[in-house]
Amino acid sequence: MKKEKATIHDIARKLNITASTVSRALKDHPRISAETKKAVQKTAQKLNYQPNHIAAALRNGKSKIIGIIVPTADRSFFSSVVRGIEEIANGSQYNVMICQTYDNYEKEVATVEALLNARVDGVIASHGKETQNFDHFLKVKERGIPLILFDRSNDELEVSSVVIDDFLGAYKATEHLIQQGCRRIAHFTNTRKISIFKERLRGYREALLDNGLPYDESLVIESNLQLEDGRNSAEQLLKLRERPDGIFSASALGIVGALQVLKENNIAVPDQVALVGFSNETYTSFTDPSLSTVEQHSMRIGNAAAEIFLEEVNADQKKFIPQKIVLKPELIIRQSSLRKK
Amino acid sequence: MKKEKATIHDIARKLNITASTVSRALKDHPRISAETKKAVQKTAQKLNYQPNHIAAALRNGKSKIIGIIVPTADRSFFSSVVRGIEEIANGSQYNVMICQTYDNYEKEVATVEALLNARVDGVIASHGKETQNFDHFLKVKERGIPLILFDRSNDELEVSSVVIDDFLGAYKATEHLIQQGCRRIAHFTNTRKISIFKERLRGYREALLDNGLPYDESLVIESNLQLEDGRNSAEQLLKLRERPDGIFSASALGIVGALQVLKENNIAVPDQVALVGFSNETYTSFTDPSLSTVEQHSMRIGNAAAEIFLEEVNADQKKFIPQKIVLKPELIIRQSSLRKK
DNA sequence: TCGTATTGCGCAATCGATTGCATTTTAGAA
DNA sequence: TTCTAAAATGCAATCGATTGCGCAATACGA
Repeated sequence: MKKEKATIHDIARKLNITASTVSRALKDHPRISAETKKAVQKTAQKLNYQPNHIAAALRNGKSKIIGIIVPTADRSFFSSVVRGIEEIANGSQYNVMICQTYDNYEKEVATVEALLNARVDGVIASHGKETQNFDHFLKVKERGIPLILFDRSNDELEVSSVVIDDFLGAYKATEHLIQQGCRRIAHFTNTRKISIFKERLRGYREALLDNGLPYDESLVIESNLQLEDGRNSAEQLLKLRERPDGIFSASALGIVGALQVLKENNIAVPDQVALVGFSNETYTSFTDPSLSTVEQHSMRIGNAAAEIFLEEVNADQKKFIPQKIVLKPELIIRQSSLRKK
Repeated sequence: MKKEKATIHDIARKLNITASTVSRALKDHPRISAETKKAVQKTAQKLNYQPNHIAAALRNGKSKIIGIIVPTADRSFFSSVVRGIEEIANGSQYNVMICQTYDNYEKEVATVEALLNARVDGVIASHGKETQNFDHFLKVKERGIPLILFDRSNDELEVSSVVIDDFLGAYKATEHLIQQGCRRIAHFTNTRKISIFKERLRGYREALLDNGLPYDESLVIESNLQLEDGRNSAEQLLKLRERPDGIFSASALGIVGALQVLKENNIAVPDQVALVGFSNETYTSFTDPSLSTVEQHSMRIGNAAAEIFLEEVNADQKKFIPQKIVLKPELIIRQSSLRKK
């Protein structure tokens, strides 16, 4: 019931000093005597004083909050990135505000607006699949606060970003399939307007060509890469006269769908068809056979993004040079692609 | 580069009126003439005015932000709850601030502190496994803002909560195993200090007794219920002279671990050992065989929690009566427990 | 035409913390 | 003991939006 909130003024009154002094004492200002500081701290405790960040934020123009925008937190990849951001941010007294857009463009725009109105000190985001127009992100830049994109980035926007080398990840995955003896490798991709998928497709293609295999458009299936899409794509592949002997999916769910369909059709994985997905989601190791996949080191992506934020928020008005950090992905080989020699 | 933020004062100056009028006009105050309102809105647009929520929050003592505390967002259960909360909250102009504690007590305490300092208007939380002491949550109550607990709740704290009927979920799961012919059913549980696990254990036990089966302590294995724990527990069960013919796990990961071990030992699931888990995580349907589990209707939990928040935040100082909403869980029967008759 | 409502808007304080610029106090130097 | 520099603290404005109260202008009824 006692909801009296103590302010620095209450502390000041108690000690017959002014709020200015209290404020400085609490921040360990050099011009305040040691005893005053002690006295202030003591009464602050006694009164159960809790700083009002809102007031400080208003005065300083800094909320000490980083806004994070992700399509959904319900995925190992994104939640690890968030965790990576938190690790760094918390060390610098920053808190994060996580917002999910559910891959909905309107929600994304509204979220940016909300974060801006909440006066976050910066935004770290991965945009949704629908996002074609980036004006809402431009607003962040216009506000003069750092904007860092990760995973799905956009080069038109001149902002820093942290991505993985999707090309390399796809290249490794495809090359691995080839090494396992696959000669007809299919690829599940999403719209080529999103750079990560474009890059993965490119990596797939290059790997094929570099290994003397043809690039066959009929083996590249475009979809939304969800579970059902993966199933449909797999079924489509089964109807081909010449069936593929390997599939590399640009998503994790997509390859799960494919695995299901293959098993339902009594097609041996990996012996008849070997599978590799993308993104090391929890469930990829729970299937039978477990799924080979490309690990994106999501925690590190988060770390890097937060570090860039800290740099930019401090450098502030300096000549701002957007940087792009590209992390190397790693191929995790599990049963779905490992053929016994 | 243009980071001039327009305020209501800028609008006022432009129109030769005062900020008061602008403020009222923007809020559609009845005492402001229609033309003034139009003029204000027009110039607000022209100046690209964005309300400063921080200033309003300071003045009103309301931030329009709900703090959400979850152990981790990286689980279907929690992220669905969050989504459920957002659904309701956004409809009432509230934003959410999601914080993860990673089941770490210190982090949880710090998080509550941070949310309080950020002046959230309420907190919706599910505490971590380590949490024994609830003083940090008491602080929320003392601040006079709504606190709603979900899933893992605590009865000592006199706050509203939204939970599922864990007893019933466990009872149904166990009964189902019995109906499938299981006569020796093991149970994976966590520390009995956490009510959800206590209740699930109770449901398991009652179902056994109600069906004339003995309750055997040696079949109840306590662990942290993660993947490895499930594996260890299963191995422990295999060493018994009389092996169980069914396992009901109080977690989703635990049963995955058990499934892995059983398969590695060539024990047929569900025919030799039938399995049921708890919580409808994505991966439970990806295993082979797919796992039966207890669906918690997490989205609805979130809805309910947010609704309670709205009620309480509006009722405010009224006689506050904590309410407890108990939702019915649902048993999802998949291959891991469905024996062909 | 006068008096009372009603409408429309301005004044100024407020929310709590911060900070540049005094002002006062203390310490040390001359 | 007096003067000055340094140390410690106070004053007051500020951040931007909100709101109770008050005042002026217009409307309306008698």
